[in-house]
Amino acid sequence: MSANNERGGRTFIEEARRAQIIQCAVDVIAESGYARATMAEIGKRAGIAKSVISYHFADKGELMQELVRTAVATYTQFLEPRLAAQPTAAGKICAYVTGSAEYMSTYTNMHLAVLEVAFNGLGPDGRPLTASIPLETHKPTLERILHDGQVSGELRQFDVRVMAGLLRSAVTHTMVMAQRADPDVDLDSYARELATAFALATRDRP
Amino acid sequence: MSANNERGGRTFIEEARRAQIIQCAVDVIAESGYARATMAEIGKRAGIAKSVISYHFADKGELMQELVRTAVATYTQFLEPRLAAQPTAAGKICAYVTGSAEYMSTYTNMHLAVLEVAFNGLGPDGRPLTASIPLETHKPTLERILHDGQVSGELRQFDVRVMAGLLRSAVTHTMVMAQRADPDVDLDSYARELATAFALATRDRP
Amino acid sequence: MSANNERGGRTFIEEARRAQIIQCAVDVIAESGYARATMAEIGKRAGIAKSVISYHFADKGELMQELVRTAVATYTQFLEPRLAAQPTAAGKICAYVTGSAEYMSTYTNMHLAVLEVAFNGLGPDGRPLTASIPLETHKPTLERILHDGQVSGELRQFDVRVMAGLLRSAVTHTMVMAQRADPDVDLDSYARELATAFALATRDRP
Amino acid sequence: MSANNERGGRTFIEEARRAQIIQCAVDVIAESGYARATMAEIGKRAGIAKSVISYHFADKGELMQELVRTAVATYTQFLEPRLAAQPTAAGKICAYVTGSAEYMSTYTNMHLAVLEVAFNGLGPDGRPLTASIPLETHKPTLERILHDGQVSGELRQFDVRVMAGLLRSAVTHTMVMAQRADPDVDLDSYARELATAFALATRDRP
DNA sequence: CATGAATGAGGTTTCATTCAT
DNA sequence: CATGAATGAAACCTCATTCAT
Repeated sequence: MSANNERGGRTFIEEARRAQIIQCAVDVIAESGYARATMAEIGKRAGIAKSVISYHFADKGELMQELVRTAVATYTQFLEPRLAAQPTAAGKICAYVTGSAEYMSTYTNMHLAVLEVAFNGLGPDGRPLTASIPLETHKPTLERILHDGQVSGELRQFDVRVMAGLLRSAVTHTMVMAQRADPDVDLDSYARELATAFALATRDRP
Repeated sequence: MSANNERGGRTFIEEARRAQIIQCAVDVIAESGYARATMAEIGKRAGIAKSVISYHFADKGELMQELVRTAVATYTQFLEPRLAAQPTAAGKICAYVTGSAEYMSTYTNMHLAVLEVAFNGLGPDGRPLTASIPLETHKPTLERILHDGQVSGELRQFDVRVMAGLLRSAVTHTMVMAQRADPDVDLDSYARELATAFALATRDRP
Repeated sequence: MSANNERGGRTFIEEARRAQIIQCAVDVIAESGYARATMAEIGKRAGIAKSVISYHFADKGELMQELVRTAVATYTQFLEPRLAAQPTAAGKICAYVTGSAEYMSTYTNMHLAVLEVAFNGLGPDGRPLTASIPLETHKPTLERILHDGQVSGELRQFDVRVMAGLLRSAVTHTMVMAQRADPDVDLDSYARELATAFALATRDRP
Repeated sequence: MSANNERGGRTFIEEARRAQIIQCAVDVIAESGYARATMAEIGKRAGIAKSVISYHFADKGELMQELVRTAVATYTQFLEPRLAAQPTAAGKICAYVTGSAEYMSTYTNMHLAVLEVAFNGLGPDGRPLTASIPLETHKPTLERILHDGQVSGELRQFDVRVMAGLLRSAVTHTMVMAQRADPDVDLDSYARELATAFALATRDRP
């Protein structure tokens, strides 16, 4: 098994099991919180013994790592074409916000789970991995978009890293909190409101 | 002891111990994360036996509750005069952002700890209390400020709850993440950038 | 495991472990008293880690409950045929006393343990479960026997509940105390003495 | 303090405190059971700090020992004149049963507490002191009464120790259990029923 | 591949006891 | 004499992990 992990060569059936386990972990975490997501609970949800998880993943850490990796990949695949379809910086910003909202509607549990893991999970060093992977993910992309918009004169001069950070937490955090406070919130219109705010905050000519 | 808790009458020396324990809990949580903040660890930090904590707090839950209560009180006392000093809505928004940044600089660990507790801690029902208390705290205040600004014509028409949520997570989340990613970040200028963005996003005449 | 508990379907090997653990608990309790019967002690006696007990029983409460259940079942199976073999009320009373003595000789520790648990154990509500299950067990049976004997004219008119209570504590308590005071007491002749006393106390014609 | 204990010379006020503490221990044990009778609980009931108990009693063991000693003394003082007033063995047996019932009605908590302590408490050697003191107390007295009755020809020939044991547990155990099962039971008539049974079981001429 | 059984470290909490004030 | 504060041992329980089958 560990050999497989190192070589990266995995059976088809094994890949399926890993995917199933990750999905169950996602659901358990999203529904009951990270603290309740014990190996036993995840195994029960998957209908398998908890030792199966240990068989397929070296560690609970590895499972969480893979969970996050999966989520990030899904998110990226979801977002990328929407960003590419927009020629202007303003369009890309809007697409980022509304696309993220759409992603969160589609993959709600996955998004909630990633947030939980990011905040509660511990890295290999034992220190919390707060927002290491997931929030860093689109940072370069966002900064690039904003920077290009400034160069082209479309966007005003602001600190690119600050604005990128604000954008990121607007979608990964603000919307999630809003949804958690009121599960019936309309993410679509919520995203449009945010998009407008960002358009005003970033455009060049006031 | 529980009698004390119920009556609310506490010795001076007891109040001091409670404060000390809370402070140590804050430091441990901020530095090592919630998961590492065991009673033993907090006790070790305070130089006392872990049972002393049980002596002064009924529960680990009560300790965390008091920690959050303390932090919220401190934050409120810090922010309120700064908001009151500003007559205009724009001024209050700016004060909210910069004041929060200043608070975070002054009480860094306390703020980090509250975030950790909010995300990782479990309520009495066993369910995570994700950001229940701390983030809800200033929600009415913010919404009131924004609403009044719209009524007076100073601010444009936007969804008050969305903008309030964005403001809130900008200070409680965006800045924290930025600081965590790069501890040397200048919160002051970071806050000014944010304040500008919000000024543009909320003012009435574009 | 809890799944097993709920479904009631248990492996053969698991049933064996449970029986072993219960037996060890019985021995520890009988020899050292309830207060000394910690999980660690029971585990040590069984040659297993204490967590194994937690694996097989949800709770210490469940362990004690199962212990009592086992003892009561054993006792009933032991006594029932002896009672059924006697046609007369006097015969049944004698069989009850002597049969119980025989049971106590055969399952000494088990009987001692049940007494300890009955007196020291706490129910789920935290209140002592003094003699709830074990002593109530044969109450209806005894009262029925005595009542039938009165109806048939074989026994005199007395308060059935008082006499049943006396009978019950004569076997569950008097004999135990006697044995505890002097471990070499001859339970057989002790029982015969008791049987005679009850025959005289209950028969119709003086 | 320990000097006082050893010398046996105690202040008046000290004696009063000890009596008060013992009484509170009795009440707590009778009402909540031995397991709930912690030093803190007893102290709370007495309105004093738990360390006061440690000041007046060397040990929790000593407290329990004194509690039992007090109860036994009270019981003896209560019973002795009633026994002495009866010239015949049958009269003494009846007086023992009914007198004990009366005692239990008068000092209910004390009696319940002694039973709890007898069954749950641990002796200095760490072994349970199950009924060592209290049940042994009147054993010689009872046996003497029965023996004398046999010698005088008033009582039939039975094993004195068995009958004494039965009498003892009839009052210390049977009645208590009856009262515990149904707090409204009439101990007086209960005792009369028992007295009749023992009269029939012990008299010489059938 | 999968499982049930077992483990041991570690967490929270309780409690009798001690001690300076 | 009495108190509040502190202690440390010990109890129960949880959980990630390992292993023989």
